[in-house]
Amino acid sequence: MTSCAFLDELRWRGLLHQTTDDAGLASHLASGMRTAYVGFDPTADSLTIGNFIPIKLLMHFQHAGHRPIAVLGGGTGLIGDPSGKSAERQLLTRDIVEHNVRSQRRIFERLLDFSPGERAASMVNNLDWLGALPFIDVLRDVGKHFSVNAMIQRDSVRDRLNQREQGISYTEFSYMILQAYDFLHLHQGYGVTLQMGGSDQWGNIVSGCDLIRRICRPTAQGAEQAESFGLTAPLVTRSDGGKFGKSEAGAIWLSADRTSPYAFYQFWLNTADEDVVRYLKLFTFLSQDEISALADEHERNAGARAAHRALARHMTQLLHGDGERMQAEAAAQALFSGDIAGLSPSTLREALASAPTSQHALSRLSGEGLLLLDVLVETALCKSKREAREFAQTGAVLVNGRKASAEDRLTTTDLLHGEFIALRRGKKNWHLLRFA
RNA sequence: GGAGGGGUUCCCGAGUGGCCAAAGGGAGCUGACUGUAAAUCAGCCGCAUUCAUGCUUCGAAGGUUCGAAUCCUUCCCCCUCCA
Repeated sequence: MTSCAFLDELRWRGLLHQTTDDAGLASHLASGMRTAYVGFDPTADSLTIGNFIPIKLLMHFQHAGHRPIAVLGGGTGLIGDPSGKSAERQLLTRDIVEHNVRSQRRIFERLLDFSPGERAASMVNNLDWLGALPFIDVLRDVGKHFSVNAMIQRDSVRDRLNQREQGISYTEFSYMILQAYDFLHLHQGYGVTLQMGGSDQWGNIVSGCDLIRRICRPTAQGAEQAESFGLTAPLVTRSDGGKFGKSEAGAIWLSADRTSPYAFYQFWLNTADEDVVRYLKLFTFLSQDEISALADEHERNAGARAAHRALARHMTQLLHGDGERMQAEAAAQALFSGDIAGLSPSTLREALASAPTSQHALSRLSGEGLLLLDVLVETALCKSKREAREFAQTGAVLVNGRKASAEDRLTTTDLLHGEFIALRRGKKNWHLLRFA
């Protein structure tokens, strides 16, 4: 069997779920520069870390010397992919889809290499070709190649047909035809021979390969013309069975306006011990040697969490860059060391940059000052005075890193740098009070 | 259409006139331990509060009673069996 750097890399990282033809794909990739694509659904104006795996497939593909294309589903996004959805989805308006496509572009721009050259990455929007497709032509030229009998066997469709209450609309039922058509179009127009995606895309990917095989019959020029392959990455799992990619605050996004670099860093840092090595392989670009060194260290001294730190550092760096990564690390260090009072004004500000902040008149602290309980309610750290009292009594309330009691008052002597008071309720809820 | 069982606080699930804001478990929250983890242990877990208490809950609406999640009436919904 032909060895193939790209597939070998995916394999040891655990990123390879299945391909349409292992041996064929290996020799296909080994014999020249190839072009592959992954499609992305513009269901939101950002992408989540669940989407990072398919993006990473493109990145590895490019690193291996091939040409990646990110397909933004400006057209398919108007229809909605039923894969993995238990209910019919609300159609998004054209404006929203267009906006989402535009926002998602920025994520790819920082992860793929678009600088001019043979292997330059590119981004295309499938609305450009799907949008103008004549219905009659589609039915005649494409639809004839799809057997409804086969289509209703697809998991995504069958699950919905079995549920009488939900069902599936003709709109969503047609989705797979559009995605198959995408592959065909890219095959013919861009020389794309490989479609990649998450394992939930297997059915859609295979449909595309089938369509290409049927329409691009081998000609005198050779059989290669109709070659097309599919490759999927596994669904990322968590050792405790929970759903990957969620924090208590919700989904983890790839853009800073949705998930702050600090929260992003924290998400990775809080990875379960059992998952951390696997995630290093799946998500980072660290080498096999680097990862096994980290795995050893983790084995020897789990408490140091070297592997967790490396994972968080690497991922934050990758998505948000140097500066944000350093701030996230500094903030983590500061917030969890407990010694808030010893921080410089700028570090304090950075550490609590992602925490809620409120402005107050300095005069409120003079004399008797403020009752801590009232401030806790005012800052929404506690829902009511009763709850505030409860938290204070269990030692869950900290003022500038020191435990406070229910009777405490805040006065000018509590000010840090003559300006700040840092409140903490529980392990991770902060609020920065600013007095002027 | 007939017979029966059931709807309880986020979920599961006890409770059949006062001792019920309602057992137990799960989830969640907080604390201790630790590594910002897991496991474990402890506390909280309807809402408010000056911790005494007040207010709102047991499918819905009425009623009986000093007093109801518990009894009665009507209505809504779910499940099982028979036709």
